[in-house]
Amino acid sequence: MPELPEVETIVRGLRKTILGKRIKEVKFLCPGIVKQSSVSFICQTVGQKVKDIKRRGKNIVICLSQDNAILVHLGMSGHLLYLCPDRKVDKHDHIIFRFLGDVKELRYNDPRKFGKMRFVDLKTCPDLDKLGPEPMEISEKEFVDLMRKRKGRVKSVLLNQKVLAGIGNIYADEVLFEAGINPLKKIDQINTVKLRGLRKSIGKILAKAMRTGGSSIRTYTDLSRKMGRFQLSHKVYGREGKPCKRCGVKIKRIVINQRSSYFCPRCQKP
DNA sequence: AGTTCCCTGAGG
DNA sequence: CCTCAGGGAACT
Repeated sequence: MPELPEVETIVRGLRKTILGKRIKEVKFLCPGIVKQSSVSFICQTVGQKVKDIKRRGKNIVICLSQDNAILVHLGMSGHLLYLCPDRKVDKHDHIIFRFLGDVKELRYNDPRKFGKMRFVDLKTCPDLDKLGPEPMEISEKEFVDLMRKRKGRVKSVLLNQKVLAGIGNIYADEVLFEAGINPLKKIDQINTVKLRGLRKSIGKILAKAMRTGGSSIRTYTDLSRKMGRFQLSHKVYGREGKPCKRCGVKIKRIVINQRSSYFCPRCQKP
């Protein structure tokens, strides 16, 4: 479900709601989202104060002390909701956090259970260390050098979290349209000028998506169930058969890595 | 670098 | 009934 802009929106929401609060209670309604044992997770988190909340790729990092944090990855269908405890518990509410002196609580809801949560030591955290650089922070030279080390289709490269962290299926398609690059194009067939343009497109699309609260296609909402608005600006994603907003030609859908890919056959020639 | 599978719900 | 869905780990 959530890519970089959606996760960033959630992180900003968490800063406004739980930053500085002390964890009073953690309830597990469904084990399995947390990979370690429920008991040890509770021992390590209850009583700790939320010192900071950050994002790394598509991960939410809830920092509890200098070196410890709760890592949350929302998978395809994970949500965090900040609501009153009297709200009826949903079938897919799996974990509930309560904070000292807080009238509301934080719930992790995830129908497909692809999401993961874990208590980690930030000094040696493979989940974060294996990720590539943040796409909004990489310099032009670093970006071109990074792409030059890769082969295969440009879309597969953009989706690979070890190369760049945070881009998923929606934003890969929107970025490639913005850059005028066909998703099937081999990365080593793209010249340097075009690669610089690709980096610029990544920055532009992700920045606008963050400004507008991310994309709500089916289920994504922020902490208070508010929808994003970037889906209104999608040029290609989910628009098979509809006219290209730039040239009018019908948007095509193909499958790459078992995922739908949308592009304009005229604006993004092979 | 490219498949297979994890899991549940929505929509045709 | 079938196919599809903002992800990614573990295989080949």
